[in-house]
Amino acid sequence: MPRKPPTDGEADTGVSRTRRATINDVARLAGVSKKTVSRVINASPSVQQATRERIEAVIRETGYVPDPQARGLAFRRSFLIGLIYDNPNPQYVVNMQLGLLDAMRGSGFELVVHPCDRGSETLVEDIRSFIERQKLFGVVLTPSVSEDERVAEVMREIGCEYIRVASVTVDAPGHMIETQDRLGGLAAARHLISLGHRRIGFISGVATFRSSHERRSGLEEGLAEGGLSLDPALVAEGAYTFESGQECARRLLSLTDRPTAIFAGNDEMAAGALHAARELGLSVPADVSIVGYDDFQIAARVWPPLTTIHTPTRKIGRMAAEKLMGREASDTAAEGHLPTLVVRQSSGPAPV
Amino acid sequence: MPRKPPTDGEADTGVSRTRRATINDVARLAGVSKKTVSRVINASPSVQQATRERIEAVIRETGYVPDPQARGLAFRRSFLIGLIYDNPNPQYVVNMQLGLLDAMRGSGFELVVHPCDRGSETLVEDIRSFIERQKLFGVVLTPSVSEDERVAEVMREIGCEYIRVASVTVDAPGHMIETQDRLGGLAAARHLISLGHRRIGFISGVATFRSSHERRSGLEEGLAEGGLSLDPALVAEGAYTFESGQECARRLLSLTDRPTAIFAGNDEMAAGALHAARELGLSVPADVSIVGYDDFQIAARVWPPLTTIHTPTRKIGRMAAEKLMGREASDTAAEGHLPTLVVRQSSGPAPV
DNA sequence: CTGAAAGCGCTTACAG
DNA sequence: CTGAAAGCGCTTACAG
Repeated sequence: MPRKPPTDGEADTGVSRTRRATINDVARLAGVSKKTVSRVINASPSVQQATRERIEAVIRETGYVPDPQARGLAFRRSFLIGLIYDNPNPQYVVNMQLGLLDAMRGSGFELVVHPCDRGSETLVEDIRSFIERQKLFGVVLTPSVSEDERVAEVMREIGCEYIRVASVTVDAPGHMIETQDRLGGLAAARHLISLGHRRIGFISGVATFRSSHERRSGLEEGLAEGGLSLDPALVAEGAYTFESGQECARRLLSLTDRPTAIFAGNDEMAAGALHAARELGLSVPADVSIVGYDDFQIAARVWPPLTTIHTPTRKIGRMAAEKLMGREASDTAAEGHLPTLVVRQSSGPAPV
Repeated sequence: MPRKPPTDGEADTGVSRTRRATINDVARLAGVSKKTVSRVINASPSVQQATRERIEAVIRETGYVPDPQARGLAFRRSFLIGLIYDNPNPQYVVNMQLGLLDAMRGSGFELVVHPCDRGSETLVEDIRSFIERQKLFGVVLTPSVSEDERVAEVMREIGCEYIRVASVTVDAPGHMIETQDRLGGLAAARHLISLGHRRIGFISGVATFRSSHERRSGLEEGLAEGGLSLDPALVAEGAYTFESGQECARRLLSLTDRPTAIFAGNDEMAAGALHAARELGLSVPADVSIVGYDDFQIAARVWPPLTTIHTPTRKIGRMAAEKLMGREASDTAAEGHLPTLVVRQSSGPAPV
């Protein structure tokens, strides 16, 4: 096969363009052993400045990129980062992926996605074999699977790096990104109280998601600040789905002494509550205010647009990946990843 | 280090549980060369039945799983499948991923996600280097990047398997899954015509997405069937976003002789149209019918719930992965992946 | 600071 | 039908 002519900007290094340069090519061209090239690749300090520069020049000329597969085989560890999740919300998943990829760009790591079913009996073994087989560099776990202690235990056992994204502290700081959902619930409560609401209902998420309890406890904290407490009669157990939100709201809004405001555990349920209010001939926010949680796209698409709690999922993903790769997260100390209130049109003054 | 006792169901094979069995262990225990074990792994026909069974038994006992990294290095090809996409809709992305993973489960392949920007000047080179570096087994391309001929050319050049998901034929059958969006547009048109509509407006998607044209041409075909044609005055150029749908609908619905029905190129724009109708004091579907496309979750969340065209994205993903892995797609011949009409409450009889 | 040897866990190419 | 040798492209462990 005839060798292709070298392309612009690439010197003819004796390495044809159809075959990618290897560490051997670089070593030969730089007049060093491949071990020394390896040292440069791995940023070892013990390489003479002049040697390093010569090697780096050859790397540039040849367009050499180390083969992650070969490197991984020798390292006994791949350059893959896994995202293990069970949250079914597409917006959450995609935002998380985008955040992880933001941080991974140019790092040489790739993202492998691994949805799982927390209810599966083989969950823990499935995850273990996935990680061992691929020798993942590390994984990011998101709620609710991030809250499973057995899974975390497996990570430690097989020595896989991991970051758990969760609403509260469930692990050492080095293994955690906390979303502090309690603060979101608190903000929702304060908002509604400031609008004069005193009968505030709550639609919870799935009990197996820690966020569900945190959002509620934030609400309770806010109510307490206002001298109120959460009336058990105004609490409905939802499941983070549209349908469950609709059913729960239907029940709450049919009460003789119905709430003037409802805080739903997420936007999906809040959207369901909007439909329930409409069915019952109630106007939002004139008759009842509704507040969601997440600030996913749906929040601004429904009518009226939802007042909700914004969670910066993409940023959280970025922080998680940075932490996993050993870079100090750009704003670990800052609070840029905490939930914040977004006021739209589904909340208003309590009816008099 | 003391060897762990063998676990239930695992014979003591001389391979400790902390170290995973390798091809050498299997070869030794089965009393054959590792080449023969390799033949069994790769389903080579030239292995004696008895030998094969002996090796398979050892594989079972040891829980041996070939190391994809080592296999990949020797094969000069990884066991990773890439999803390359630029469609920003989270629901599309996640459904596609789920479909691909459905087909990949148990296959030993893993899914690497790679969003890209079609507007980037380095798009083609970015994709090329991503694939070459990781030596991807194959990739699935979705609209609109799937419609880029330069990208497909790179796949052929570097010998990477690929499947293009697109609304029309843009490649050889072996490299395509066609979604036939024209049929969806046709179904929307027939539906509206059957309801008595004669002034039907259209909000197009982004011109760089082929689907945008196909959906329109389906609409036109349907109108022609009914002896109608698409009035240029009733066509607005949208961008597949909620905001663009809102703006376009605002304009169309403000016309003196406004349409009695609008077919929007996707659900996001249809949702925007719903908001525009509300702003103008028009009731849907009494004053104007609105039909979307995609049948993503948002379609059932807005009010009124959208009549739309359902696209089985997850199934399409499954078919794409099956085709990529060389399994004949379970229902290539069938039409289970084609768009279908879903009637909800945003469409009704034309006003008299 | 640098290198020759051995090895990571597989497969290819060649024999027999 | 089966195997010994060489190799995929890197790194580790050991020397010097």
